[in-house]
Amino acid sequence: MPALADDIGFLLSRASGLVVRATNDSLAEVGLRVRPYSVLVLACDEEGGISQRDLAATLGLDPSQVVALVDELARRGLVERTPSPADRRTKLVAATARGRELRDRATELAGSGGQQRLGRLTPAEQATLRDLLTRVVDDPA
Amino acid sequence: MPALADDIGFLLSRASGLVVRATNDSLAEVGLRVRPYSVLVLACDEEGGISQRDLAATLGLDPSQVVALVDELARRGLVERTPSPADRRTKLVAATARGRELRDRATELAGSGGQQRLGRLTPAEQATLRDLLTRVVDDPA
DNA sequence: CGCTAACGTAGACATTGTCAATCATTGAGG
DNA sequence: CCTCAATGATTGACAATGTCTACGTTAGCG
Repeated sequence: MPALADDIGFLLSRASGLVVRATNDSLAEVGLRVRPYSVLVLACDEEGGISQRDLAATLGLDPSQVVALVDELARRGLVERTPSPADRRTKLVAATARGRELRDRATELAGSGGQQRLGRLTPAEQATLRDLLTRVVDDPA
Repeated sequence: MPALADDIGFLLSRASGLVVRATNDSLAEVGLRVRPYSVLVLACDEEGGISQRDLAATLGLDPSQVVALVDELARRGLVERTPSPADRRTKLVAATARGRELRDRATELAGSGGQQRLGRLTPAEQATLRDLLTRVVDDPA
């Protein structure tokens, strides 16, 4: 009979919870949580902006969740919604200058927060973990 | 600038979400979700029953969350709450015969559900992942 | 005995997960 | 051209989860 403490699903859930909590605590300084922070990062990375549909797909969220996240970031002036020139249904979410500034600071904070737990692993081990998780997450393609 | 897709915290969160969802789907057949299933497993594993405090600590939950989980499992006759003989504040949660039966079936289902994603890794890789996650999760001790 | 701490519980509240329904727009086929 | 099915964004509803505060009961200690 398998012990719960050896179940990879359980361990994933626990580890995720711990790291996310620590990261949320670190990000509190800039008034962000992991979720909105992730949206901001993606909005920064795509020069012309990223569609909400792509945001949802990348983050594994329901499109309806993205609406509120972008609303809040837009309200704070960190991102802007602009209609796509190619498809008027699509709205491109792009970071503002203020958004990019905050992202830099937030990325530092998030990094140190995450390392509170992940720092127990050597860089090589972290690389291994990253590779394994990437394969678990990647599209069935 | 680190890409979100390479952030271990993000990958953990995504992987956890995917595996938990798949497991929930598998467990639906027996009317359980991951959370109550975990409580049931722990109640089965400890012969004399496990205190709600220990349940909370092991699962990383707030004690107040455990109350509702145990309430529901007890309502379905899968576990029983008995006052600890040693400490009348403590209530020991133990699985009933029906609870143990269901646990066996549920463990099969949960296992196959989790492997939908984790099956992409070889058994050796899964062992590596388990070890790494265990170290991330373990007490600071 | 009198205090402080621990356990379980209740309640409040924000965040997250999941769905169904709607509106505007697009792209494809007749 | 003109339907029409499909797509992107949005809303609303509701369950599940995370987080905190407060309270009653009981232990353990000085």
